[in-house]
Amino acid sequence: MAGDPTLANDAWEALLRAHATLMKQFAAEDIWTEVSMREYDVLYTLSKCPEPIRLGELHRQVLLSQPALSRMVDRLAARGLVRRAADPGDGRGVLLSLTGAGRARQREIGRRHARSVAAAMTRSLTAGELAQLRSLCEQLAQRQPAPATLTNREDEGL
Amino acid sequence: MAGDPTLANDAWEALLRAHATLMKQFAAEDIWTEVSMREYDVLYTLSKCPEPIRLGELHRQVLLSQPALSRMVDRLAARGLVRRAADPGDGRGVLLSLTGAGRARQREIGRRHARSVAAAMTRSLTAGELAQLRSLCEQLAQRQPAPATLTNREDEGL
DNA sequence: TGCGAGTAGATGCAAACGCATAGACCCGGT
DNA sequence: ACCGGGTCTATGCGTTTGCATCTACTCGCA
Repeated sequence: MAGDPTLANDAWEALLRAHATLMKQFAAEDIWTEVSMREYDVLYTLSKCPEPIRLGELHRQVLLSQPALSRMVDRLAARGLVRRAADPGDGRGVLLSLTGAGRARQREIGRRHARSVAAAMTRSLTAGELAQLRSLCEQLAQRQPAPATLTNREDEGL
Repeated sequence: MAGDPTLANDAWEALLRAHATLMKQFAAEDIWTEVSMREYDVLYTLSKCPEPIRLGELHRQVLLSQPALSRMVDRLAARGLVRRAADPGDGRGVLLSLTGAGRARQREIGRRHARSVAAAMTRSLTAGELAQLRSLCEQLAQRQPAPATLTNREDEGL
């Protein structure tokens, strides 16, 4: 194993640069007037959930602090795009889902955004390379330790 | 060409997820007490420049709005980590570089951060896969259109 | 030389963020 | 039934962000 640390760092840096470059490009599209990119991220994540999910679960999938996410959901709910419901099984929890309007918005924006994404990705990579990239990124994301909570610390010997 | 749009979007989503997952993991390291991750991004970018660069140039490499970057540089300069100098060739421009303290800080943090990065990357990918990932991401970042200014719009037929 | 269009960076201001922490609720042991 | 520790979401507060705009400077051309 071991592996070359420099190679690992170069690979991460390349991923970071690719991410930044494409994000800037997508941000420049004029489709973010009603819903910001970060808000779309939330709507998109919710759109892929067959059933309502907890705020904490959403938090695990979105790069935002828990309080920031909580307030963003507030705003989205106030705008009628997201529905908050009490979790019947857990009084602390909140179950989130898209409203009809939210789903419609997500689809509308997603359709246009997907075009830009496809254009940018296929501009530089072949189908085979895209499949490779997808596979590598999936491995990278999946084979990571679950974020440490206070209960599963025992895994680390605490 | 054409290519499968779904594949392209899946690849982008996988990259996005890998980015978010690893960013969260790195953010959890307790090395960001003096310099935030975003600030480190700026210090790191400057550290790779053999000579001072313009704010605008820095802006092209960092995922931040120009005003936000301008103010962040303010703060870093106030803390003695970055040096701002007038561009002798262009009265509007500002030339940025790391101070000795800035370079030292960057190296110190970078050394520790690089360990986490290497650990996370080699945990899920082999050396060959890392090289592939790096190559694919480099292609992705490099083969993108330069951001449209008001002068090179002619390229698009305007 | 002087003028108008264009570019680089800074600033006013409201919105959004992260950190720390509070409040509500769950759960196991007594 | 209660209590203590843990978990989930919300809120207070200072900081940072983005958008719009402003100022200062450059450049090409009359």
